[in-house]
Amino acid sequence: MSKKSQVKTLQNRLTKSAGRKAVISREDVIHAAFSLVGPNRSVSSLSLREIARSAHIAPNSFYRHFKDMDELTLAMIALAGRSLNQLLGEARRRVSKDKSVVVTSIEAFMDMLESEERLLHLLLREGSVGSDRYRNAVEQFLTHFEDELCLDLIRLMKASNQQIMYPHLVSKAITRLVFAQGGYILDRPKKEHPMIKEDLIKMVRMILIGGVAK
Amino acid sequence: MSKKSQVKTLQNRLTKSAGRKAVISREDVIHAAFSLVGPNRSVSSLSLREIARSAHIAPNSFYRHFKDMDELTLAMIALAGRSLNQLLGEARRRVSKDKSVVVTSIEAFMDMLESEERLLHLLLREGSVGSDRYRNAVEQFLTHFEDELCLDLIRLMKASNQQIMYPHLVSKAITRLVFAQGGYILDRPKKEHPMIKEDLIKMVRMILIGGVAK
DNA sequence: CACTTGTATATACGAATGTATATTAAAATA
DNA sequence: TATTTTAATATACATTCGTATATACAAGTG
Repeated sequence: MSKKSQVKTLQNRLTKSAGRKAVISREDVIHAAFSLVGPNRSVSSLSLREIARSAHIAPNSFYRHFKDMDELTLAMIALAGRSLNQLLGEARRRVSKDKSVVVTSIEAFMDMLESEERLLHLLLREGSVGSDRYRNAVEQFLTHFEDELCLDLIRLMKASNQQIMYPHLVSKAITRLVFAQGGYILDRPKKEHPMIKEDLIKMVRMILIGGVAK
Repeated sequence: MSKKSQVKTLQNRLTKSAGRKAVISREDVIHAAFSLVGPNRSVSSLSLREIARSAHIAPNSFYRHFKDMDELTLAMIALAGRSLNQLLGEARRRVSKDKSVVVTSIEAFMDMLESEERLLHLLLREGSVGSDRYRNAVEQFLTHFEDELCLDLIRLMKASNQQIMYPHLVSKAITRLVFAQGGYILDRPKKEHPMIKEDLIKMVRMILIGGVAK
């Protein structure tokens, strides 16, 4: 089969003759899986058949795209991670004079918590259960964010002629705290979010102050 | 049935005529369930039959002690919470002049991470997946520890004539960070633990310094 | 001792799951 | 258009699960 034929055409999307599905994409399955996770459903509790039902495909069609559930789960993490990465990257570029990188990032993060709840669920709440590969993947994303923040901090401190003792510990503390609170927020009603956000910013400021002190 | 007959006698424990089990206690089932959880098995993935097998009882005997899996899970959390509570209480009483409450508590916590891995697994890593009641119970324990720490902090600050701006935020930040790292440590080899512990103490000190500054 | 009561087991059933195999339709190619 | 190749479905099977019902043993009571 040629490369071209792999592309899903408009015709493919719309054709559905005799109860037979046109081409199914990997992404369709991934999104079907995401649509099932929520506060009370963890990805590790999803069954292959359940996902197939949600994607409107036959159970066996699943195997055309993923070796098993674990492979799907990793793809989901990758997607969520990429989204968060992109979001934080944009936030970083958007930093103004009156708002620090940290505050801007936290605000962006909180926005995403509200708009892309399901995506973040995986990273924030399910990073500690599941297969080794799964947990490893989540952990890898966490340390990635830590590293980025660490670089930011060093740059900022240099610019303002301040000293920071353990930049990697400061960024680790901030990252872990923000992510932990992020997982917590997913359970709270939205009207509490502004308050939680304020508190979170205060807590992060403490860490920063404590980190650069003396 | 009288109260007395409920007590498990020595005879009960040892008698096992005709393949028939003597009296089974709630605790036996709880421990059987704990023996199944680990880095790769979350409590929410355990089946009733699996636990029954592990406890060497018939599947239906489970119902004599628990309405369903959810009720067992709550009992497990309660047990883990009580253990951790007791441990931290002892640590607090053991505070000396040269070691602060915080350091003593963290050290006690780390010790428990090594000796009672399975107990802590529930509280540290599975607090964000599962039923509403389940997550609520875990969250309740977390805030309990926060509150205790908050009181400690206020007392300490008064004693040393220092000011602390947001004691409840300081204790929240510390608690959440320590618990997050606790969940992380469960995946790391023991030889890394001392290093991680040192880092954790440094991070907590930052929060404290940032919290009392000015 | 007989008798009642409580507790564990045995058996069974329907539902759901992962996956193997065979089939069939659509798309690509010639 | 005829043929091949690819991707979806249909059917089927062995497991496992939660739990309903019925049964058997042990302990408590008289």
